[in-house]
Amino acid sequence: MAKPTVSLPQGTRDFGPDIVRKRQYIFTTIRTAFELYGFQPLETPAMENLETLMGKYGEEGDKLIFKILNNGLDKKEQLAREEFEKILQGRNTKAITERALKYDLTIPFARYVAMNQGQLSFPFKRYQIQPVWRADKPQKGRYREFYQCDADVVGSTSLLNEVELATLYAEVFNQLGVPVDIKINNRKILAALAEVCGGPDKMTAITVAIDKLDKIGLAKVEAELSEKGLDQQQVSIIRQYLEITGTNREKLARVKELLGKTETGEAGIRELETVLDYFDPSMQAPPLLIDFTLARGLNYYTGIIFEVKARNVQMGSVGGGGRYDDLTGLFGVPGIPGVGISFGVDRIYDVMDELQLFPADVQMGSQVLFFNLGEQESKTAFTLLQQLRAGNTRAELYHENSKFDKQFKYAEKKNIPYIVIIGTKELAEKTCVVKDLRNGKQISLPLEELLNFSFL
RNA sequence: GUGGUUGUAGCUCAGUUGGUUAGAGCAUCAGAUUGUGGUUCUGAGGGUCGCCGGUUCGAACCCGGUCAUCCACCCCA
Repeated sequence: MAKPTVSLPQGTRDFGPDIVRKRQYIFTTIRTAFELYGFQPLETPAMENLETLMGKYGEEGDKLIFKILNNGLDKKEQLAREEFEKILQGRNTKAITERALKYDLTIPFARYVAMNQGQLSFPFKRYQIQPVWRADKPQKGRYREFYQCDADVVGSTSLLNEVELATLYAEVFNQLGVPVDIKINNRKILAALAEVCGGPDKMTAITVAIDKLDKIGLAKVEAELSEKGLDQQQVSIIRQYLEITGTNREKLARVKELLGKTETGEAGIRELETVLDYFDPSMQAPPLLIDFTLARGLNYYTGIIFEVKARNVQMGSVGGGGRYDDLTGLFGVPGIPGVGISFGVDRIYDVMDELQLFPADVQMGSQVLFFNLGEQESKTAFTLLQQLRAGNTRAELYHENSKFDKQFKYAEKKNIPYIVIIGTKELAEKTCVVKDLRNGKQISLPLEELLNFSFL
């Protein structure tokens, strides 16, 4: 057999039957929860106009957008050569590329809302489960094609939405049995911190630095801040901010002392209090934890922000989201605020696989296999097969009259729990043998009773 | 984008200082076994040693390049 030298683009994967089953289990759990909370489905194209995406994810984000080469460049060779100079200088030009693969689901959703605002009734709650693409260098938990599952509410400033989304996170991870911490913070508190420590223009530098706290430690964070031009007193305030520990209540009390005097700080704290107040404490796991170092990169967030981290496993966040005041403003429709969360299915899969959290029955395809033991025998089996299928039992008939050995092994490999044997003897007696492969027990049944048998 | 790791059968991996015909386990297929699988035994198939080039009488092994992989940084789901 000659070995074909085919391959897959970097960072993309095929999913075989068993993997698809496990992924579908995650998708179904999330989709069901979305529906349960009153969100409506939406799908948008794989590609968007490049200008819809550019500039929305920060400078780094722009570099990670997959751009699509225009068709027909060979017909305008001269123009293409000239315009390509711009690409070499790091600029984009419509003459070379005017479309790109979508980078996340939030911006295309904002584009959709801006285009359809007249038709939508607000608040509009939508969920979206689709792949997105990023030209990142692949590594653990990072792929170039991966699925996001987003739920967003637009057209409402009510904090009840944040509460619902936090609860949605808790519900889904609870159902999947994945141990996580749901971290929560508020961009307003970070803004207040920046106000007190060098002004709003320092906010990005500050958030970038404190975001690294658990990775590089307090000393290096302080060094980085000094380097960015903060004086001793400002660095000291940030140290006090980062050293806040304790329960959510204790943290809020401490941060109130530190930043409660500023208007934005006060508002941010009050919002956090409200959300924590509503969040059902009887839902024990997973907890909603204040994390003042949480910053989140996407620069359109303005209020409460979320991030979900899996416990006991080294993996980036498995979910993230937050409030944005004016996303559609980028598309010429101001005044529509929103808040949303996202689930990273591929990472959730990796975590569940590593911690072996998939239920065993996720793998079950067919429930029953009819053995094929001859022409007359298989005709009888086929009739019964169709009747079982009509009753919603997943069933199949072995494709040819082979030795028992082969038919058994087929069932075993496909993880089919039951087999039905109809041979010459059974045919004559109008019975069949039902065997449970999991425990090796078998019983003989009259044919007509097979339809009432529960193949579980 | 920067740095590192690994690449040998379908899978997991051996392979001596460079030396005849590149091995093992698992998996697959066939037989022992024509109505009872999982255990066991016997046998078989399966390789351009990632790819291209170089050094050498001779390369899986040394060198260069390239591609892919995994990992870290940056950033993120």
